[in-house]
This record gives sequence, structure tokens and C-alpha cells, in this order.
Amino acid sequence: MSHTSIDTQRHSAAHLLATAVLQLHPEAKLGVGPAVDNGFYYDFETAEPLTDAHLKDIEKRMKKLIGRDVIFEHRELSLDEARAIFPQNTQPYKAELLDDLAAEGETVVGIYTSGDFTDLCKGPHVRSSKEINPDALKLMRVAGAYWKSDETRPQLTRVYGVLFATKEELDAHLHMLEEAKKRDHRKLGKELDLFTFSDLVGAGLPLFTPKGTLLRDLIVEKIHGLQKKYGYQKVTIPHITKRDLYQTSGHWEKFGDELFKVKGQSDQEFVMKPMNCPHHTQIFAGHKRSYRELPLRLMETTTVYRDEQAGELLGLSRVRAISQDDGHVFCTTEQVAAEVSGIIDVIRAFYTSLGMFEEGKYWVSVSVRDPKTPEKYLGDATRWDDAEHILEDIARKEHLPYTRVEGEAAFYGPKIDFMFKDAIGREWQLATAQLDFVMPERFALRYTDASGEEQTPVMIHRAIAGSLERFLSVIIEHFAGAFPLWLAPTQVVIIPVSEKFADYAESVRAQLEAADLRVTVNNQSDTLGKRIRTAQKEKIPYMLIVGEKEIADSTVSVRSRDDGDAGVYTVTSFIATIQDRAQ
RNA sequence: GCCAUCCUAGCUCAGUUGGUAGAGCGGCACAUUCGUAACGUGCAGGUCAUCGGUUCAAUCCCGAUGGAUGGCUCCA
Repeated sequence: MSHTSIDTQRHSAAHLLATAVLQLHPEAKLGVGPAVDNGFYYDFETAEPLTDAHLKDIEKRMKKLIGRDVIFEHRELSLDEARAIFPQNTQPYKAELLDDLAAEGETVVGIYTSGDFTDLCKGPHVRSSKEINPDALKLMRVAGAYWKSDETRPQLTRVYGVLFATKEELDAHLHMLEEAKKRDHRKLGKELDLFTFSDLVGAGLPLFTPKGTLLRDLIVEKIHGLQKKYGYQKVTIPHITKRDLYQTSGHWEKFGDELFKVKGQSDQEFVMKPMNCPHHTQIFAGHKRSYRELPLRLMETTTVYRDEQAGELLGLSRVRAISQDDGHVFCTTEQVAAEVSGIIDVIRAFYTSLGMFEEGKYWVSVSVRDPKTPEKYLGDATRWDDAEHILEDIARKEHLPYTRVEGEAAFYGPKIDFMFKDAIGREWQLATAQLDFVMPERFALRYTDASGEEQTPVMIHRAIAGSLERFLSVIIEHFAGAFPLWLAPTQVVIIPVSEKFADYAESVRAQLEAADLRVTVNNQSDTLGKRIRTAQKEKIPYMLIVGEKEIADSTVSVRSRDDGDAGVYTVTSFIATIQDRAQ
């Protein structure tokens, strides 16, 4: 009977994992092995690389150990005693941890022994391995991981396992992973024909099909509609620029490696734009500005290009050509709070329309400086303090579920980021509002205030969907491809029972199109059942079946993607029923 | 970029312990004209990711490159 917490069991399982690996690789050098969400891991450096093929054997050995009633015993040792157990030559990582502890002023360290395995460890642990349920344990995969998460240090092999209290919980977890796989946007993007990749075009460069492009346009139009009353104006900028722009903005120094370089006929070197803000500042700088023009709100949906590390790319979630619904507000310090509130209004309205703005489905990061590394941020400290306070105040007033996260600020200012989860719980930043006191200064932006003095405006960067690619990946998974009516690429498919009713189908199509609905007719010679199945797999919200019965009184038989048979409607009453949800 | 695994038809996947390959779905043709999740028959479609090496012979073994996946690092 176990009275220890599942986290304790997971941590102990990590020790058993190390024990099992040492049986196979007595020379293995050990890193660390903590409990994590749903399980545990341990990092190893072995002479022969550990691979997935070894997992079965290791898992079997772990289960054997569990059955053997291994007792976990705790001891406190002096540093020197511990160093004798973890000598530099055979266990350099443990030895380094001991050095770290010594540097922190520790004089005694905790040691746990379980069977013939001894580890440097604070605990706590189970008393006996029997407290762990072997049927609820599974090793999942191996992965590389840098020692101390530092890419300049050696890379160890990390073995991940999951552990629960019961086999039922393990099965439920594995089932959840299966379900998540089914709604993976990479799979659905292919099945629903939304986007594709080409080896000839390159990694991280998605190609959007007509349906995928429709989705993008619908999203962008929705955002435009919601923010109409906030006074944004569309602008257009070229996709390349001289490097001078980023040398002035400060981006060159920080992100030079990730810029795509472009050369023309002259020696002049251009770069693909990795962001739009510097360009937008030059629109502000285009002529003398008065305080009467502020806030000046510019926006544009446009693509930026970033040479992301190859290993970082992931479907649409992380790409090299990133389409942003990017906006920049130039305003006075006094206007900042109202402007940010307005942005949050739009974010709230937009995500509410998708059912994603619900408690527990998102959280908000008030991203501020890391006080330990002030050199990473540009601009003077007082302005930073003010800006961070403004954002936190707004988050509080707007009742957002926010957390202050140190070290997440951009180098030019603090920000509010809206974080949403995908199908398997990975979090993605979508909407954002970022304050910037630095860039206006660097570009020497000025406006004339009411008393005729020149002043520097504040700049606010904002995105509602963020990266359209990332946004699409999240909503494809959120809806498992079954988009709400207004977002469905095809909203209605008309299925005539047989070819004899094709003319009627066409007349129904014309009526629906006149009502601005996106409609297709499926006239293929497949059976009715087959065409319904096809529509269902394409996740088209409504199927209208028309045949002899319907022609007689100008009706359609409605089948809903989500609820099945929905009854008979006249064409006009069907349109009236769905029209509100269709736009 | 790093570690590991992987790449066979448009898609999902079999297969060959080295003798140049198959299925289902999809596509096309014919047939069918059907009442709420798969009618039937036939055909087309692959230098087995690319390039190089070993070999009498490579889709299979080795290497490089490209791409994908799971992590790590990074993310304006």
C-alpha cells in the first residue's frame, strides 16, 4: 500500500531507471534524474549510445527491481565522503554537482541508496520499490539533452518514462496521446488539404492551398472587423531592406545570425525582414507629426522571414516564413494604458468567438526583465520599471489570469503574452501587446506636443492571432479540423440524391451563394452514402440532401456535421437559420 | 545547431536475411442514378528521398546531402 505521492514514486522510478541502465552499462556516467509531469527521466552518458531499441530491456529490468522490494535508504554524508562515492573520473557530472553544493556553502549532502545503486539526492523517496505499480510504468523514448541545459556542455542521453498510480491512468494517458495524434495539425492539414511542404521549396516554408488560404483570409478579416472601431489603418511595406534599418533598430547585433541575406546586382546587401516594426517607424518618420495625430495606429498582415535552427521547425507551429497580423501604435505615455486595454478588448472578442477565451484554456504572461541579466535589455531602468507597472496594472484591472514571468521581456520592452495550449498540451504564445520605449528613441521619432515641444512617442507592438501559421496550428487542433461555421472553408455541400436532381441542386446553390455562403455541389456518381461520408470526412458543417421530395416544395433535407439529421427546411428558412453564425 | 529514430505510389502502410516491388484509400474510365458514413469492374501511377561508395548485382550494406519525427538549445 502506498502512502507516498505519485511525484515521489516517479522520482524513485528515476533511480530504478538508473539502476537498470547501470546493469547494462556499468560505465555509464550519470546526470540528473527528476520527476516531471506524468513521469520522470534520467540523463546518461554511455559508451554505446542508448537507443529506443534498448528501452524494452531497460523497462523489463526496472519492473524486476520493483518486484524485488528494493529498499530506499537515506544518509547524510560529508562532502568528502560523497566525493569518494562520486569520483571525478567515473562520475564527473555528480562530482560537478558536489562542487556546486560546496560553492553554495553546503557541508553535508543527502545520499539515497536503493539496492546496489547510490545516488546524490535530496529525496524524498518511497520506502520500498513495492510502492510503485509496475503495470503503470512505461519508458517512452530517448532524447538528447545538454548537461545543465547548456548547449556548450556535453549532450547526454535522456530516457523518458511515464508512471501513474494505476494501470488505468497509464492507459488513459496513452489513449490521450493517441487522440492528440489524431488531431495533430500536420495530419489534418494534409487530410483537409490546407497546406503542404515541398522539399524543393525548403524546410519551414509552408505552401497554403486554396482552402488554407481561405482560412487565413477569414481570420484576418475577422480581426479587421473587430478592431475597426479602434482606428487602425492598413499599411504596406516591402519584404527586404538594407541592413542599415536593423543596425539602427538594434536588431542586427542581437539577431544577425537569424537574418536571411539577399544580394542584388550591386554590392549593396539586403536582408529579408524578420519583423515589421522598424519599417513601420519609417512611415511615422515620413513627415512631421503632431500630437493631434496620436495615437497613430498602423497595421498590416505580412510575412517575415527568420532563419530558425533546422531542429526547431515543427509543422506550422514553427516556420521560417511567418505571417503576422502585425500592428504598431505610436502614442504618448498617457495614452498607453487606454491603447493596451483596447488591444486586450480585441483579443478577448476574437478568442471568445473561437471558444478559446475560457478559464483554464489560456493564461497571460506579464513578461518582464530578468533582474539578473540587465545587460540583455536596452533602455533606461526607470522607463522599464514604469512600463512593467503599467502592464501589470492593466492585467489586474482586466481580470486576466496572469503571471509575472521574469526574463521573458523582449530586449526593447516588457510585454503581455497570451498563451494557449495545443492538442497535447504544448503551450504557444499567440496574441501579444508589447511596450517599446527603445525603438522610437533609436529612430529619433518625434512629434510636436501641445506646447510646441518635440517629444518622443511610445510604441506599442501588438498581434491578435500572432503568427498566422502558429495560430492555424493551434485552432486546427483545437477544433480537430471541424471549424465553426464562419471559419469552415466549405460551409455547405449540396448532395443530389441522383443526377436527375442536378438542376435543382444548382438552383439551391445559387440561392445560398447569393446569401454569401461558401457552397459546393457533390455531383459525383458515388452513392448517396458515400458522398455523405466524404462530406463528413471533409468536416463540412452542413450537408443538404435534395431529391424528388425536396423539389416538390422547394425544400432541402439538412444534415449537420455535428448532430446528424436536422430535418427539412425551405431554402430561405435554412439560410435564415445559419446566417448569423456564418459570417 | 546538437542527440536519437525515420524516408517505399497523391495518402496510409506491407515487402525484399542483396537478384530493380505490393495492398487499401484516392485519381481516371466504364457501369450504376442510388434517400443520410464506403456499389462494382478495369486502368494508370514508383530510377523504393537525392548523390556517391562496396558488390557480378543495391530499394536493402556503408557514407554524405536533403527532408520528417521526438527531445535539447533558441524564439525579435
